[in-house]
Amino acid sequence: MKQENDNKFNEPTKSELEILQVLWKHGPSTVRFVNDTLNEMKRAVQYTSTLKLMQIMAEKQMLTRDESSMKHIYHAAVEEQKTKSALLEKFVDAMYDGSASNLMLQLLGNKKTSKKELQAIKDILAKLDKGGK
Amino acid sequence: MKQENDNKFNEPTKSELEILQVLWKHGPSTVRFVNDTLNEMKRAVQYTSTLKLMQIMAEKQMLTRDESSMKHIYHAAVEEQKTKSALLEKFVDAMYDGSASNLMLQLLGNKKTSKKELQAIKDILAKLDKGGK
DNA sequence: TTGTTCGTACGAAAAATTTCCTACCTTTAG
DNA sequence: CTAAAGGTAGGAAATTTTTCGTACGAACAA
Repeated sequence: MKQENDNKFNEPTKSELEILQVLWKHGPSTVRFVNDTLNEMKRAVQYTSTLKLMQIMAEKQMLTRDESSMKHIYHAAVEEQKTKSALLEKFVDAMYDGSASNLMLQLLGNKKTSKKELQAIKDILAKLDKGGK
Repeated sequence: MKQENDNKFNEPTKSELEILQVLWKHGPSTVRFVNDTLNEMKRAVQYTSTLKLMQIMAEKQMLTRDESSMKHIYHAAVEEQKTKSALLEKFVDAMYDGSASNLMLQLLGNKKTSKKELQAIKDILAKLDKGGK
């Protein structure tokens, strides 16, 4: 039996992540849709560039696709939470020595972190204290 | 007065970040020291590779160097907090729609986030409540 | 039928990043 | 003095990532 090499987390590149974001947000989509979305939300990019990248991602098993109709439908094959979690962990390790509280401090120092966000964070922690349900 | 072009944050690449980490942690260093540290802590890399990269970084004004002695001494020219803060912000924007609390949730879901870390985070927030200071 | 539009496939170029070879200079040990 | 060790400079190669041109088939409107 062929055993794919899953033990290493296959890190998406920047562009790949952009595509994953679209698929995670909108669900299975055509290349056309993903490309349009990227052009609206991010930056100018040629249709065939997006196509190519999505094909590559499919090869890497990062996406799967349904070829039953002419317009192929691509699905994210990596889970959003799992992927983000792994990336976050890498980020924390690289930047804050693995310390979540250090990251927290940085976050609180950021101007962009609003009072609302702060409150939300407190709520989360409070909920955890109540036994986390 | 010379005004450097700071309006765009010049994002360090992965390798550049590794080098910055060493300099931030240990202060101004020679290429030899940085290279040794990388080899110990990270991965095998040739001396001249590290040298070259650091030279490039100096060109980009990401590092400065003291050439007065034969062994040049490199200094990080970008501030640790500023840089990390900017990278974190980018990360949160890209991954969590700019929502710090969403990131928080992810962090709490991570197995790697220990009770100790959790407590530290709570302490930080508690301190904030007492009027910051 | 015919031509225009929209789709995929594929190769290759371009760009960005990383690595290392070679040359050559300075310092140091013998 | 000479050889070895250790330093910088710079070009170029290797890799990785991103972009796009071209070919060609299917669908569709006229």
